Amino acid sequence: MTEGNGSSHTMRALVELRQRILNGELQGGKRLLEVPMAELLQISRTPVREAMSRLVEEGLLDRAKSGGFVVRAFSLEDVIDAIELRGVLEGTAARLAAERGVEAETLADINTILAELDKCFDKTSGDVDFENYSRLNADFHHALAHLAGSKILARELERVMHLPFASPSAFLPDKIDLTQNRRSLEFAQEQHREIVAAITGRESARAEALAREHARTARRDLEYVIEKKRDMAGTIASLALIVS
Amino acid sequence: MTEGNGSSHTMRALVELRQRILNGELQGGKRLLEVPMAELLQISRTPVREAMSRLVEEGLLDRAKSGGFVVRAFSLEDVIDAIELRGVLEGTAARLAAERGVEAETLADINTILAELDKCFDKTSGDVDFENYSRLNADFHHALAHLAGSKILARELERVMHLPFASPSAFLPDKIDLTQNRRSLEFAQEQHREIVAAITGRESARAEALAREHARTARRDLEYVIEKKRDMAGTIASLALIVS
DNA sequence: AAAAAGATAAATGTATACATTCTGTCTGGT
DNA sequence: ACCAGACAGAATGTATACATTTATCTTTTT
Repeated sequence: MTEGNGSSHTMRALVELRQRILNGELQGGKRLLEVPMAELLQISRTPVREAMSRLVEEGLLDRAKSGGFVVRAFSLEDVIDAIELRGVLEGTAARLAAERGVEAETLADINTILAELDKCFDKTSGDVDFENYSRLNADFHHALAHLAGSKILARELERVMHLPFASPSAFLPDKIDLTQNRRSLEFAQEQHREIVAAITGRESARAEALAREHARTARRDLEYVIEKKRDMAGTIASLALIVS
Repeated sequence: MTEGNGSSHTMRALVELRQRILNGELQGGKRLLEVPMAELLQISRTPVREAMSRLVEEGLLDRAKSGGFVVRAFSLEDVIDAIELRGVLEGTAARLAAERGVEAETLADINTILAELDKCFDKTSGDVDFENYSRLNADFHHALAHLAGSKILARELERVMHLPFASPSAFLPDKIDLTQNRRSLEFAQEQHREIVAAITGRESARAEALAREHARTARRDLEYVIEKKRDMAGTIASLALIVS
């Protein structure tokens, strides 16, 4: 094939399928047929199967009992539970980091992220750099996942965070209602700082409670998006794959 | 093919590979080559790849960066973390069950398991029915995983419990040192009862703490097996895949 | 001698033909 | 009318040939 490194047929199929699932184009519960998909992507069934297999690992597909693949269906309750689960796991990461201690260099890294997050709030204009905040927020949560030095915990946490609606930046408030959102984001950043402070001070119970509560931010943002922006729901990609 | 229902070539390969990994026959970090494995199992590469893909989902294999599969390596720390993680997730299941409430029928089911576990302790002979205790203990933990009614949580908990060394019955004391083990098992069963009592009484914090502490049983059993039976370590299947 | 470049072998990636199993539908019987 | 069994179609399961990439070892150059 003429295609380069990371873009094998399997990878193309993986990206295409993932996008169509996240779009809601492929609805939850719907069976995915290999032959039509292969024809659609102009490739053979082999890389299609391979891609589907990887999507099972990602949690976006299920294997059907009698063979084949089914698009996984997520209810609103599932989304809430996934956010709750992320909170529990991040709480555990924070607790273990506090109990076991964190190397100075690693602490410096996450403090650097905190400092850069601060820079997203423009003191004079009252404006917020959403682009950078979103990216740095994700960085912070990934760093937190690895802070305890537990490979097992970090892997499972990354797994849960990979679900599009359980990601820390999934329902981040956008530029609408800037005044309220700035306060909301500043509050979240304050929580970030206190989590790191608790870990630094080896206050494990406080670190766990703070991290767990911090995940409620995502749940509030989710409820905000659903309640006040029902008409704009189509613009939030992560909502497309939630079935009622 | 002449083989029946559940025993396709993929399934045979899956079982064979899983067994060899759990045996320690295929050591952690070692790359798994498709062609030799296919020849060994007398089948083509296709079902071998399929089986390996499923073992990635199970967490026993990793995908190598440049393609192919590698046997996942678990350190002793990983095992301890996996047990800790199970405790955290079971604690969450217990907490949510207490907070959200459990249907009477579901509570009756888990109480039935408790009653059957009681029957494993022979009051007169002082003997313990390890076979049934082990099975019912697993039943209890599976029931607990689903007690909160959260599909997301139950799935992740089942995932973690599926790791052979994180299973609730992984390092269950065997028939040696019967006196001490009976007390240990009776203590665990007492914890089972109190967890259910806390859930029934909607005491969510107590339920969580109890379930989390209960997982320490597995850690103690692990340390017991490692310290006092180092010479017999070969007889504990779950220890074979732990690399130093 | 060390490092870069190339060639060769070996492994995975892909396509495709064929086998098997599954699913629905149609028929025939009670 | 309803169920059982058989049949046809369609889907996944499997084998195999071939393509491409990756890894290893050699060779060449500095």
